[in-house]
Amino acid sequence: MKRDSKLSGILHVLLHMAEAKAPVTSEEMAKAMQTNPVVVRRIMAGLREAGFVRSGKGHGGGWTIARELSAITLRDIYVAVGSPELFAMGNRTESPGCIVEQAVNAALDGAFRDAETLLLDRFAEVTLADLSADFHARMLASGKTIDLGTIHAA
Amino acid sequence: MKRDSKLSGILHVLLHMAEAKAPVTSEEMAKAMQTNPVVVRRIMAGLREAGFVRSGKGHGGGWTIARELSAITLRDIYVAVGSPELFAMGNRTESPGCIVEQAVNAALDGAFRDAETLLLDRFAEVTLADLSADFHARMLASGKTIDLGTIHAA
DNA sequence: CATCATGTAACATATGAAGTTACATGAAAC
DNA sequence: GTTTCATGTAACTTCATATGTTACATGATG
Repeated sequence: MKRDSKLSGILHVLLHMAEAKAPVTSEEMAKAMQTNPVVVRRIMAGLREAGFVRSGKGHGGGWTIARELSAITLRDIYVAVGSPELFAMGNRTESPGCIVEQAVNAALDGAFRDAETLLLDRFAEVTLADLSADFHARMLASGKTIDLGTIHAA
Repeated sequence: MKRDSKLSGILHVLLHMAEAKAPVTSEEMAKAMQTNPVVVRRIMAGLREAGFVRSGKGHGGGWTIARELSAITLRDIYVAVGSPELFAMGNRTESPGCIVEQAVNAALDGAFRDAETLLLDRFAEVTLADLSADFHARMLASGKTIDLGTIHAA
């Protein structure tokens, strides 16, 4: 299965936006993430609807973060991008007539449900401000500075 | 992403094998699971190598379980089928040069690692005997009996 | 009103799980 | 011993879907 990287990608972009003073365009973000502007807009659309970012058209347009970083958790973002499937495995048949398969599904479902709860709880504990702080700590430790345009230069 | 159903499928088949007195052929299993005999053999191969099942060729051949059901955990089976990827999401880039992305990956990786541990621990707690007992309880509750050939009749 | 940027539909590509075909190997029945 | 049945496995096809791309409409700024 191909793994979904929406969450990873959008977090990356959001932290870069947090560093920027001015709005960041889809094109700049796309270059940074080595992907396509449309892909960026597609992912950002969910965040805009949820009110976490704003977009502006025309000259000087682009994307800006609409809330305090400390008021946005990873879980918020996960939900805003559509709560994508977390697990790569599932039941062969969701509503099996076979009683054997029902027993199998029940056992697996229980474990996966608990894991999902754990994961979402963990996501809820981490804010963008936390990630930003971690990033700044890493930057200090490495002695490097960062800039969207240069670090991701094409 | 298409979800992997090897684990679910193989558990189903194993429990049916546990009910059968004689060896079960790949073809019978495939019919029961509405799939192809080769797919079944492919999955079972891992279990055979791990020593959980035996296969026999020719007349009267087929598959049998080689151990006590209580000595086989879901985790054993998960590992035997190749420890398939558990999660449907991953990092956009595994070894990013960008420090921002490193911070993002670190946060996500931590959560996913914990969820994986939880999941595998849960798998390790459940044996095939447990699943079989659950199945028998369900069968009693429903008043139905079960038979590989009839319940899954083509 | 020319330019820039988003919004979005429609289509293309790539990846990987699952399904299929084909044939070799080996065991049991006769 | 040869026919039949079943596994073993490589090679190929199909299918789902995440991601990438093209094309064009909409609206804002200078």
